[in-house]
Amino acid sequence: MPASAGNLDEIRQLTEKECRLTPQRGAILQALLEMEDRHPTAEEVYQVARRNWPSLGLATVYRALDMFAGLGVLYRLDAGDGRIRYEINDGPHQHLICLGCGRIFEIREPLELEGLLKSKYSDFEVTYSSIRFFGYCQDCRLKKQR
Amino acid sequence: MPASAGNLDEIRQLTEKECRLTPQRGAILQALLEMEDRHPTAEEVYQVARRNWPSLGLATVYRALDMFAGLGVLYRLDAGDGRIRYEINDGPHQHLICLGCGRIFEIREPLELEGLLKSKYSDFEVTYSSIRFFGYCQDCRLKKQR
DNA sequence: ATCAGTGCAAAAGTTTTGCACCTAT
DNA sequence: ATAGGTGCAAAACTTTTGCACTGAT
Repeated sequence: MPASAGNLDEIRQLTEKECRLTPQRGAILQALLEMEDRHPTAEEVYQVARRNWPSLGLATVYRALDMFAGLGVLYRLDAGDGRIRYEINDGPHQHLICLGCGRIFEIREPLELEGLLKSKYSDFEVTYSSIRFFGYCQDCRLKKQR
Repeated sequence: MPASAGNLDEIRQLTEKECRLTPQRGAILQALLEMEDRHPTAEEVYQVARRNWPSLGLATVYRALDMFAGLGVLYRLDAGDGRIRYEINDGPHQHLICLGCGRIFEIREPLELEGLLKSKYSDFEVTYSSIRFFGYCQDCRLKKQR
């Protein structure tokens, strides 16, 4: 799903309710939209966002990413490699993380897990869930066989 | 489920097949068993294991935890707080992670997710999966209401 | 004799924080 | 004037690595 201008506007509106959308934050959002399917790290967001705002500081990126995650605009994703990755929150989905090449694949399988949980563990209020499958993608499986 | 001697022996046997069970590694395993339900970080394992082997070094703990995870004796758990946590691998289960107090609750809900995946995404070979639910436990929900 | 394993210290890497400055309101 | 936001540098933290040493086989 590619980024759309409408998408960005929605996020702008959402963001402006709570805090200022400075040019720095705009550049960071745009970078995230450009890299929507790439699950970038903070450093990667920083590199891309600097193309539009060269004086940007890395600390500003971290602060903005924290803020966006707090607003629910972003999700944090941990692929197990020691760095936090970020993705635009465009609905629930799951990740396939390849232990060979590190690539992250997205799948969207409707799962009624939270409903199941709510009925069984009603004293825990689920805000969001994370489902990750670790393993080997087709490319890496072929490489292993050789 | 409390630690049992049988449990430790099983792990010892499993471990000795592949590498030496040194006193350092024994102390680390025992610490993990003592903290079985606490999902300790490497630093926490280090502190507890040092009670039984005071000269233990932190690097040794990291190396042993890596090895045990590689052998499948341990699972790594990321609770989203920037530190890797470890737990004895005693079968598939899921985690409820409280965003208020940081406590981690375990649930064991049989889910046939991997079978579902295998049928739908047959070109990705799943080694293991991680399902985490983030939210607020009952204690923290009550605190929020006040 | 060899080789895996260890402890210490240093290094590496990511993320956070302190602080002075800036900029909208 | 004030409060929020920024950039830079330093700090904090977790994890990894280099190296000399040890101890078992």
